[in-house]
Amino acid sequence: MHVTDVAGESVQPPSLESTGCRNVSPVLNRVGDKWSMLIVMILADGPRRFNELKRHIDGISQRMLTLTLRGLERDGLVSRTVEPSVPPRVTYALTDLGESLKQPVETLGRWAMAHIACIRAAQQRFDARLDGANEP
Amino acid sequence: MHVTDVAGESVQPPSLESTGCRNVSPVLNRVGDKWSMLIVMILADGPRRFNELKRHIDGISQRMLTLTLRGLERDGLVSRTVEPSVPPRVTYALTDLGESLKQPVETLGRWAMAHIACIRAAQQRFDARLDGANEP
DNA sequence: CCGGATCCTATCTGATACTG
DNA sequence: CAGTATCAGATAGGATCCGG
Repeated sequence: MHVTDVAGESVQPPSLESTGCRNVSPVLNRVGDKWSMLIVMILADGPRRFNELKRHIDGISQRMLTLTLRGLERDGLVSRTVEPSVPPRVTYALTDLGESLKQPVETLGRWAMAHIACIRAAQQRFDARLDGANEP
Repeated sequence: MHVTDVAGESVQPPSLESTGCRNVSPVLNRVGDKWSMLIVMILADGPRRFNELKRHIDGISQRMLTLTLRGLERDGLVSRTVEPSVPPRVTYALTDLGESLKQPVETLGRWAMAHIACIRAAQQRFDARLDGANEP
């Protein structure tokens, strides 16, 4: 994919430090919310319909699924296709941009799953230290 | 670094699909919040003191910096070192676990910076379509 | 310098009910 | 089936004052 931006400025990643941090924030606010990443992960496996997604995520409310999908659509990460039939059939899929996000998301997802145990352990150590301090 | 979990279970990433999604969520809620990832990115460059971080992030309130650092510390991603001097000198650094997060975070960070323009463009197209529909 | 405590607001989320 | 609308509770976030 040939990524140039709208105004014609070349899009070259500067050092992650200094310059970039303020650009990363807004993206994180989308991708980093409660559901977006999960949806991207599921859609990475192929297009899904609304209720397929709902069933697959389990815990998400209809409202939040709609809202999150709208957000992802707005950001150009997900496409929404309506087949004008009865009953209506709406299919969601990753766009090219969304596909390009698969790799980073997978990287983070694998890290998360590989280290979730370490994290929980650290949390328990931390909480135990606090309890010990409060009730000696 | 040799990452095995506490209980001695081997930590092998299952397929990102099915099994993993519910494990990823909690991790995302930490790493995916408004500031954690930014802090990890900065700390990736080396240890920093409290106000160094505050100055570097610019936009974060004292409160949120404290809270976020506590959270990261609780998760075992960041270490907090107090030098008992006057004035006090508190240094934050990535732990080994935190270091292991550097790579995934950088991957996502680079993606974010490389595609921020595409995203903003998509948002404007989306919003424009809505305006056109509401005010013909 | 570091950060705890408090107050107050904006936003997010879920439950529920209703529509094409 | 795939939404929209509305309401109420939870949570995040900022501003400010205070203390070690």
